[in-house]
Amino acid sequence: MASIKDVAAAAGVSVATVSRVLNDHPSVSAESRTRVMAAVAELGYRPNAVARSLRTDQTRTLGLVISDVLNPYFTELARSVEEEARALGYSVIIGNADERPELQDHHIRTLLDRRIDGLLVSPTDGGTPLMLDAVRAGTPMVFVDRWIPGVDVPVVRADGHRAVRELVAHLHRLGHRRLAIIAGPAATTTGSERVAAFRAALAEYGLALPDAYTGQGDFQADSGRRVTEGFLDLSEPPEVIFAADNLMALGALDAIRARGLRVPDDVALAAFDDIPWFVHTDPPITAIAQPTGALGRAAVRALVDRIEGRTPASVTLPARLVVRRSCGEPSLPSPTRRSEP
Amino acid sequence: MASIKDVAAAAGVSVATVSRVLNDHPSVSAESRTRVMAAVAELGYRPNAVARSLRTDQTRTLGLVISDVLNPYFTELARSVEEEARALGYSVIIGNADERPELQDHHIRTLLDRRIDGLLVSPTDGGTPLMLDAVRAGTPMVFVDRWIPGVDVPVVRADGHRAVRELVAHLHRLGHRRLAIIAGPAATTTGSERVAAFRAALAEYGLALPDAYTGQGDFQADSGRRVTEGFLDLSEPPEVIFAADNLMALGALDAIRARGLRVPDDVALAAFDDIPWFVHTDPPITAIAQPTGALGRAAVRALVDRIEGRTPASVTLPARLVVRRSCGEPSLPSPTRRSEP
DNA sequence: CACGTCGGTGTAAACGATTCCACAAGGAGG
DNA sequence: CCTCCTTGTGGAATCGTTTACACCGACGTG
Repeated sequence: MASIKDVAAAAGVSVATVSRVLNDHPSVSAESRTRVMAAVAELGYRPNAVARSLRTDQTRTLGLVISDVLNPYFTELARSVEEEARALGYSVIIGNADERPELQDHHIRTLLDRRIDGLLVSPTDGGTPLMLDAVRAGTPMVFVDRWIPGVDVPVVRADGHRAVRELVAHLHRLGHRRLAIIAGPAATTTGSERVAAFRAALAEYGLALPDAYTGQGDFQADSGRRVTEGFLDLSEPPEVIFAADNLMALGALDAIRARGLRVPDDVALAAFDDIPWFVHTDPPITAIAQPTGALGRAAVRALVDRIEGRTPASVTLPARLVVRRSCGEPSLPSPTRRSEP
Repeated sequence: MASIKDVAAAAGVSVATVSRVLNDHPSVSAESRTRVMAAVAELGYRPNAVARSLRTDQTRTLGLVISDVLNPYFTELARSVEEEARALGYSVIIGNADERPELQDHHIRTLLDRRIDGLLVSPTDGGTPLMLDAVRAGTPMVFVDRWIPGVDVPVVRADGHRAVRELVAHLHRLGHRRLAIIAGPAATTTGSERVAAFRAALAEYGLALPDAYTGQGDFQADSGRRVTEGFLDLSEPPEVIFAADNLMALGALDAIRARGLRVPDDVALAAFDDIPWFVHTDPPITAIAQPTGALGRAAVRALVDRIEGRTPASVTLPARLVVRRSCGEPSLPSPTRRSEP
């Protein structure tokens, strides 16, 4: 593969001049510039990013460590992250942690070894020593979706409190009183926050959230299935099951279907995270939608700010309720309530 | 960040010795080894992969350029690719082409600039000059899922012929005679092959595939919607719509639903690519399932073979039919036909 | 006419690793 | 006792860039 030396030789100039042309440095004559460009084109020369990174100490690459690529929410997040990064002249390397802290560490380690310029993380757990070390060492980092309390890193996330309250109002209006939740891992903020928001909203209606109605899931479909089976085995099963993410909702749907029960007639179902498929499930599923694209873009901008020396602030965007038929009411054109006719 | 020099100084040895310890070269005394290890631990030293790559001319990184990350099929493929690569000691950088040739080129270019060791591509089109150049220049490459005829690169893919024949048999048995297909872009092999297989299977039953019943899609949901509307506007609309991928099936479902028609009573629907959500759509969708995980793993093995000097062969794995309710028959325990009672 | 100034250029030193080569010390064998 | 290996080690070159520094001619100005 042709190197800068070959180009210099072909153009009859020094490597310094070639480099200057390539980085369009002002002081280089039009004459040299055209000669170099011609040589570049002729040799099909492309600068070696590895060598450049070594010299400049920057890779123009961002690392993104997410909890689960198979989760459509994270896929969409990854996509918007890549788009915004590309617009800003950065590449993105994605690491899939699969909700396993040791895999998350593996990716953080290799990303750090590659000297990525900054790291976007949606932590799987409460923060491994490795991650904490990276923060302490000054690696530009931004948390997205989930975060770790007490760690001084900007967070870009959606706030579901309001939407959860609307959801509970919607459910209450439909006459549901026994509401259960399939929670995410307590070690993740999204895991615990969603339960807290749900519990708080229930309290406003004088409803309790008994232990029997809070199942422990892990954001994967299987756990949704398992927890739902537990709920259905109860002597007094819940009227509504709220899954804290879309995959657990899928599992819940599986379990409900396997018992020959119907949604929403026998059990109502709602989910956190909205995805295109929820329109087409039987029945369409009421969900809380996060502004995923905006989240990804904001996270990248915050990280790039940090990398380029500015000091980004945390960003919180509101999630919103999307009412469909899985809780009992016929779908409305918008989640806004209309006055009774 | 600590470099090998710092470690050498701390351990009181030369950088050469440190390097030897790190790459566990045989001739280094136990004494030096322990001293170096201690220094490494104390400084929290991690080798700079950029510098190492520059020197050794290998990055232990694979590039994966896929057509659309939001397509669950490719997401799953990407996941299995990363897993197998990791097992073999490689990292993966994913580029999302979004079915756009220029974006595909962008990713190939940056991947090449980074001097990745090999490239896994699912080409969006018939092959841009850039990609062809890369092949000619000897970049280790393997095509996965889609490929480019006439280019000498190993291909890892699924063969759907048999499954498509089974699908047509299934449809014929249910009494359907007017079958339509939403094709993928003709420039992609999967786009044209699936139509060809469908047409051939129809011919076996003495059925034709008129032009009006072959709609041109682009593997994205919107095109499925558009083509389906066209089909439904026909004076004699098809009884079955077969979508060449899962996203177009989603679009088709949208369009059918928007007209107030029901599946399978008014129109039957089938799709290429099976995904977890197809179990839960209304109705569950009959699909042709690819061995996605096996495909990803085989592709990585082929590419690594090529990188490490061996000469891999192409791999073709069979796809299989998964019968559900979207074509009219109640779901069977298995796609195997049982003899009439 | 001498003297800065300035645009354009080349030489060479980094960046952080790997690895070839030389060399010293010590033991084996003549 | 001298030579020859073997083992462990360090010096230095190298990978492909960027960039500080020096230099050189031309030009405008006093």
